[in-house]
Amino acid sequence: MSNSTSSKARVRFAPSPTGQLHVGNARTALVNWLFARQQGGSHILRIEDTDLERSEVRFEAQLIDDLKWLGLDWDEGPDIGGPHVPYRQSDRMDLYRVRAEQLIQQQKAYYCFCTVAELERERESALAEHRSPNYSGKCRNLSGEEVQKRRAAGEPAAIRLRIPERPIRFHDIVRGQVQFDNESVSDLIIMRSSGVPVYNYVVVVDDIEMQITHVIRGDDHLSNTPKQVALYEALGSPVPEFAHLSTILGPDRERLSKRHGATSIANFREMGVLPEALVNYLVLLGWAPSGGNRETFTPQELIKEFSLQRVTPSPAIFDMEKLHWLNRHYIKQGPLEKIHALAQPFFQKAGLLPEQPAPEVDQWSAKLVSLLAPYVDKLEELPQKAASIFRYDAKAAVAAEDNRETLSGEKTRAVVAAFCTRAGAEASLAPERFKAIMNEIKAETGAKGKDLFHPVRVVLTGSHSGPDFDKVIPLLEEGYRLALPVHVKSVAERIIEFTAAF
RNA sequence: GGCGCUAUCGUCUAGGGGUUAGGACAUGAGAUUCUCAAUCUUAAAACCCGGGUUCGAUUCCCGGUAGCGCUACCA
Repeated sequence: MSNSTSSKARVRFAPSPTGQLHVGNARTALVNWLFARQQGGSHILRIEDTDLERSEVRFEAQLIDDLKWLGLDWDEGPDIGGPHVPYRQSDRMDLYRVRAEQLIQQQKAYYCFCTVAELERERESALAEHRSPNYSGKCRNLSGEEVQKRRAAGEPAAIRLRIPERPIRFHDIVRGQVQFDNESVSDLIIMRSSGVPVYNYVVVVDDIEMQITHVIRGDDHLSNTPKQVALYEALGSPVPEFAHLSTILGPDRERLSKRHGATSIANFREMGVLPEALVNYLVLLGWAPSGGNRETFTPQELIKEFSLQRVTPSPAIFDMEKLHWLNRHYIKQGPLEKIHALAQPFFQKAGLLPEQPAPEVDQWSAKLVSLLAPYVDKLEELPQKAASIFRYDAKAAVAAEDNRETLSGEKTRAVVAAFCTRAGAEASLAPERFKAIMNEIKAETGAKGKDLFHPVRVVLTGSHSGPDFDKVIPLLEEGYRLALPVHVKSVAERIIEFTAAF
C-alpha cells in the first residue's frame, strides 16, 4: 500500500530467558514469524532479561535452539546482530536511563520517594476499602527544590510516568478497538530506585528504537497496553498496531503450565513430535483458513495463507489428541529417510540399535521404521512397538491374559503343531512359502480366519495382533542374520521356543 | 474488590439477520476374504442465559452468568 521503505513491517519476538520455551510463547513466535515472512518484513529476536534474578544465559541458548528446531528464523537478534544492536536488554541499560532522564526534564515523569513498605500499606488499605489500588500521587507534584534536596541527600527515588487524565484507547488487530479509563491505569514506575528499569518501560523504548510496527504477543499483556500507549505518547512516538493472541489453556480450562504435563518445546522434541506437526497444530489454535475446512499446512503454505485478521480472540484448550493426529500425518507423509533418521535415536537409546550402524543394519532398521511408524503418535513409542521383533518371549506369550482366548481355541493345538513342523523345517521362511503353508493348514485342520491366523501370530510375535505377516516375517529372518545389540530371533528360533513353552 | 478480554458439537474451528449451522480431532458403527491404534465409509454430537431491535436473531445491541487475564520498584 505505502511505497516508503519505512512502512515495511517490523515485528519482534521478545522472550524472557527465565525457563524453557513454552508452547504459548512458541505460538507467539510463530505468528510473528509468519506475519513478517508474509509481509516481506523483518523478524527480530530480542531477549528481555531485565529480571536479573530469574534470567539465565543457558536459557537464552536453549530458546534459540528451540526456535530453530521449529523452523523459525530471524533477521536481527543477539546471535546475529543487526542495525539496532544490542538485542539483549541487559546490554541496553544506558539507553533506558537516558530516556528516563529526558522524560523527567520534560516533566512527563517524576521522582517518587515513596518506599516499598509505604506503597504496600496504601495498596492494602485501598483494597480493604474496595477502591482500586492506584498510586496516591503523593510525589506527583513535589517542588523542584524539594526533589533536588532529597536526591542530594541520597534518598532513594524511583521514576514514575505521569498518566494523562483521559481514557486511553488503542487498536488491536484481533480484538478491535479497546479502551481503558485512566482511573485503572495509575502512574507507573519506569525506573526502580535501584536504577534498573521496569519491563513495561523498556519494552516501549526498545520497540520505538527498533521501529517495531506490529506488536504481536500474548493477551496477558493486554491490560499492560494502556500503560505502554501512554509511554509511546510521552516518548513522542507513534503507537504501533497491536495483536494480542489468546491464552492457551489446559484441559481444566486453566492456563497451560508444567503441571499439565509436557508443555515445553524441548519436551515435544524429546517425545518425537515433528516440528512441522507442532507448528501446524499451534497455528490451528486460534486460526483457520477461510472456509475452515482444511487442517494441514506446510510452513510455506502458512506464509501464504495465514492471516492475522482471522485470528480468533477466544482462548483455546490444548488438545494432545489432535497434535498426535497431525504428528502421525507428518510421520506417514514424511520421506522415509528423514523419519528413519529421526527415529533411530529412540531405538539407540532403548539399546535396540547400535550407535554406529553398518549399512545393512541401516537398511533393515529403515524397513522396521516404515512398518511401525504409521502406528505411533510420537516417535518415542517406536521401541515399545518393536517389542514383538526384539523382545519375543514365548513363555510370557503363553501366559499372557490377552492371548488366553486365542490359545484355548478348539483348533489351536492342531494349527500350532501343523505350523511349527512345516515352518520349522524352513531354513528361512519366505513370505510366499508362508502363504502356502497357511493354505495347507487351512485344508488340513479346517481352521480359517481368526482361528487360523491368531495362533500363528502368537507363535511368531507373541501377540494376536500386529502388522502384516508379509512384512514382519522378512524383518525377523533378516534381523536374525544381523549383528544387533539385541538378538532378533528367527522364525525357527521362535518356533522352538514356543513349542517348549506351549 | 476494580478494570479488561472471551463465549458455535467433549475439543479446535467455519459461517452468518431466514442455512439440512460446515470441516477436523476424539467417540460409536461398518468395510478392508487374520488381527490392528493405520486406511476408507458412516453415525451421533453445538450456537451460555435473559431482555431489546427486527416480519424474523444463534448472528446486531444491552444486561447477566461463567472462564481467563491485569491490578507490583515481576516479565
